[in-house]
Amino acid sequence: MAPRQIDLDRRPRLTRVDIATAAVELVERDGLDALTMRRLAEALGCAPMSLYTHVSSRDDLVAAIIGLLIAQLEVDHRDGEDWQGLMRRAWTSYRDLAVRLPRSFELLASARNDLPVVADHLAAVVRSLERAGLEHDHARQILGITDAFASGFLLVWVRNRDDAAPADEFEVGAPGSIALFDRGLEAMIAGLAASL
Amino acid sequence: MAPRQIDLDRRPRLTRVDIATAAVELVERDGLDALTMRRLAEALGCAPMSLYTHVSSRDDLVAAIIGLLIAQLEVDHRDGEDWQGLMRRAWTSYRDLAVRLPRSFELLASARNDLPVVADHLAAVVRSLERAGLEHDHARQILGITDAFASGFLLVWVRNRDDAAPADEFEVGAPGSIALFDRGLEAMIAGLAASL
DNA sequence: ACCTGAACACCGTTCAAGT
DNA sequence: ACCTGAACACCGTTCAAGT
Repeated sequence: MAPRQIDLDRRPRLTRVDIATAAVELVERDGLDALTMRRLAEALGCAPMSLYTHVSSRDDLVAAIIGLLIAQLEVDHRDGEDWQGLMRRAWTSYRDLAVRLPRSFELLASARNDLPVVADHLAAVVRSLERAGLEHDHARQILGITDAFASGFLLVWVRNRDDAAPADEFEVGAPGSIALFDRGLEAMIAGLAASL
Repeated sequence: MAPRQIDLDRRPRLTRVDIATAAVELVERDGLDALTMRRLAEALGCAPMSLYTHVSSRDDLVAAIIGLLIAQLEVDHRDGEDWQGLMRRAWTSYRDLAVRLPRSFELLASARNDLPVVADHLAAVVRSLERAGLEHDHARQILGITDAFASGFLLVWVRNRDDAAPADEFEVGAPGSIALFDRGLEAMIAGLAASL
């Protein structure tokens, strides 16, 4: 019993997931500029340097956040589903994430593809597309092209959303235009299917 | 003659365009992280605070850079050209800019649409699309959707280009894949034309 | 009008020290 | 193993002062 009690007491006060979760809350409330090691530590009630026990740098903190967001995406293949249906489902979950956590989403949409947590995810999507019947190279190309559209569109959308912008006449990709996402995605899928 | 000589002597040593030009050179050579007021001043051989005579803040410096880049895009309508041809030409010049100045391009592709220099440019493209025969709302939608694809694709490309990345199997949007840009753009245009 | 140095309020991160 | 305070090398920008 004594050892078990000691183990419980020795459980870290902070974990990598706690830190990433608090970081997402901070970003959604105060914006991306507020994501500093010092401010995050203050929100968690610890010293700035305590964070470095669980993340190796600010970039690693961002990687932890991105991991948290990717876990919320829907990219597994369902029996009998074609690649168009899979892409529709995957990018819809991506769009919903952007609407739900717009400010943190910017970190995900602008992450490098060679970040391990991103590379693993992309590899998983390619495997899903292969299960849906695509050849490996086709899967990669279709993922690359639809990803470009989805990330580009949603990046513009989250950056130009609300923010007291004065409803300018030429607000391409402004509030309300999220419906255009679905239209662009369908155009993309139709064009790619035709060229296959 | 005396007044003229005085006028020449009083011409500012630094101009907004000089500063933006030097900033682009600095970014292309040393990367985006190197774009600080202090380092830029050093490159220009002046004191950091001298920059503030010509740009009001670091954000304004970025706006000046974006203006320099936008001036290199080709978006005016030619007689008899349809909107597909205009979009092909406009986004090809955008792609070429990304290839020529990849690190500065990131500033342009991730700029907010309500930045005056960007908003003016988007308005000009909408007018060109109208001259090519599109209704105003169609022009805005088609610009918004193709912009999302082009910016998203090229943003990924410039971020994953060279950089000694270890040629991973799943490098979607990696070096060499710039050709996929043209394919995605054609798919986009075909899909949009069909849905018009 | 244009340029400048010193100073202020921030950063991320290293280091040595504590438990 | 986990947490911490002090310190270092940077930032953008304000201010008062120079020409």
